[in-house]
Amino acid sequence: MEMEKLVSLCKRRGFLFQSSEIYGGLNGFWDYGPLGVELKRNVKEAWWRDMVTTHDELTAPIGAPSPFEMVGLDTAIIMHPQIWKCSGHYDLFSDMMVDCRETKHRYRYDQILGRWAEAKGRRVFVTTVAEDELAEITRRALKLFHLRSKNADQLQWQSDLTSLEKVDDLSQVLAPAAKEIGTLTEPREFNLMLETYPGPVKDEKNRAFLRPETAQGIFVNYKNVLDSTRVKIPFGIAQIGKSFRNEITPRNFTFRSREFEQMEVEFFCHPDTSRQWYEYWRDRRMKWYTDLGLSSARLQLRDHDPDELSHYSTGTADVEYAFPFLPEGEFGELEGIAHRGDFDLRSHMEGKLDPNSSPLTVELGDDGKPKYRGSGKDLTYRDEQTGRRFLPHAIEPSSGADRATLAFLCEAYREDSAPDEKGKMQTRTVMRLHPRLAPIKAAVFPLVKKDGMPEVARDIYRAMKGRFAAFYDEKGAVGRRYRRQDEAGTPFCVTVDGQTLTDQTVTVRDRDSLEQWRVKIDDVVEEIEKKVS
RNA sequence: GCGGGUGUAGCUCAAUGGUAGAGCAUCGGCUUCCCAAGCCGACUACGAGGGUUCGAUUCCCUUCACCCGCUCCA
Repeated sequence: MEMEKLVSLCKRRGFLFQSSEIYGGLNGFWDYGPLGVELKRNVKEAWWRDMVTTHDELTAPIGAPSPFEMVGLDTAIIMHPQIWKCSGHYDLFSDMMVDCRETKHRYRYDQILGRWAEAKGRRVFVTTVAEDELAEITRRALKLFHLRSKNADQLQWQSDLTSLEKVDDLSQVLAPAAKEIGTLTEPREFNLMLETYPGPVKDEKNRAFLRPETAQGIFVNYKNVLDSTRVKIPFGIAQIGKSFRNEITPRNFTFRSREFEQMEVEFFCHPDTSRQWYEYWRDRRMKWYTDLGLSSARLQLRDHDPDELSHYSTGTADVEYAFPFLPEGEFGELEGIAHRGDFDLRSHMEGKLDPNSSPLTVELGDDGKPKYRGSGKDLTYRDEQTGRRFLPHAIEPSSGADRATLAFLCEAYREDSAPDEKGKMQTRTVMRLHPRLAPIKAAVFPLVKKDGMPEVARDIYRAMKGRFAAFYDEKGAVGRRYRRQDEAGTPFCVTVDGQTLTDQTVTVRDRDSLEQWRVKIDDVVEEIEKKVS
C-alpha cells in the first residue's frame, strides 16, 4: 500500500487534515476531520472501556497473578516545573547541542571533552566522546598532525582534559569523528519540552512546560488516589491525554507529531511480584491490538536488549507495527510496556535519582545537596495485612492514541475488486476497520428515491441514531453510495427496496464480503448493534 | 539540522512570460429495483511573501509545507 493513497483518502474523506492548512500548514501538527475524530474517539473509548470501565476487580483476568483494581485520572497538561526535574525529563530534554557539518553527527555540548594540542606550529583542540578520553584524544591528535607513535614527543599538550564549553573559538576544534577542524556549529539550545509561561507576564520565574508524557501526572497523584479511593495494591491508574514533544524531525504523517495523545497506565504492585505483572501487561497489551484488527504478521512484541534497559528496570517491551512508510522489515513503536521499578515514586519522594547509580541514590549537585529536591512527601505504601511499608514498583503500559489510530488506518486500507452494474470488475477502495472502531456503524439507503422507500429508510435511520452512529443517504446510484461508505469504513449498509414494501424486510450488505441478506425491519437495528459492539 | 525533489480545483494530473484545462469527487436536476464511469447543468485552483517585467502560475530570491536519503527519536 502506498502511503500517499492513504493520506489522500484521509484528506478526501475527512479523517485527517494538516493543521493550519489554509495558512500553509504547521510542521508536526495534525487535525482530525469528522470521520477521524470518531475513529480516534473509538480507539480511546475502546482502550478506556477495556482498561477501566469493564475491568472486574473481583476476578483475576486470564494470565494475571491476582485480581486487581483499576481507576482513572485526568491531570493537567501544565504541572509544577519541579516534576520534570525530578522525572529526569528536564535534564534529558534541554541541552545545548552542536552539530558537525562534516560527519552530520549531533552532540551534547557538555559531553564533548578535549585537550589543546600543539605540533608543527599548529594549535588544535582535539575532542572525543569516547570512554577512554585521554588515549582516544592522543590517538586522534597524532593522526591529525600526521605523527607516528614514536614521534609522540613532538606533540605538546597545552591543557588538561576540559569541556568544549570552555573553548571560545570553534574553528580550531577537531570534532569527534571528524577529519578536519572547524566543522562544529555554534552551540544551540535544544528544548525537547515545549515551554509556556503561566500568568500574564512572561517571566523566567513563571516558566513551565507542556507535559511530555501523561505518566508523571499519575505518579504525583498516586497518594491522592490512595487516600481517596480505598484501592489496595495491586492496582492501576489509567489516563488518556495530550502530550507535547519538540520532535526534531516530525515525519511520516501523524507518526511523529509534536502534539499527540497518550493512553497510559501506571500499575502499582509489590516489588516481589513486579516481574509477573510486567509479563502480564506486556502480553495483554499486545493482544489488544490484534483483537482490534491489526494483523499479527505486521505486529511484533520486541523485548528490549538488556543493554537498552535502565539497570533498575527488569524489562521493557515495545509493541511495534510494520507501518507501510517504513522500510521493509522495520517496525514503528505503538506502545512501550516498561518496568520502572520505584524510580518515579522515589524520585518524587526523595529527589531525582541518578538513573546510573546502583542501588539507586539521589543525584547530587555540585554543592553536595540533591540536584533536584523531591516533594518530601511519604509515598510508601502500608500493607495492612503485614503492617509492613514499602514503595511499590510501577509497570507502565504507555500507548500512543494517534499512532494506534494511524496503524488501524494503515491496516484497514485495501484495494480489491468489485463488479459494476455491467458485471465488469472495478477497483474498490475500502477501509476494513474493526466494527468497534468504525466511525459510522451503519448506513441506510432507499434503493431508489421514490415509491415510499425514503420514508421507510428514514424511520430505520432514526431508530439507529438513538443507539449508534448511523448515516442516511438517498442520492444517486446505490452502488455509488455503497462505495462511499466503503471508503469511510462503514461495516454495514441497510437498503430498503421494493420487496420491503410488501414483506417488511430490508437487505443488509456486508462491507468486506459484499454479501447481502434480508432482515426484518423490526430486527435490523438490534442485529447490527450486536455486530458492531 | 543537512542534501535532493515536489507544491496548479476536494482528489489525481496537464498546459502556459499575456483569457489556466481534463478526469474523478461535490452540489442541483433527470434517469435508475442492488455495487462508482447513464444524461443535463453548476461550483471550485496556480502554497505564502518579495523582486525582475508593460504584464509572472511560468524567471529570480525568501519562506512555509510535503516526499526521499542522512541525522535524531529520552
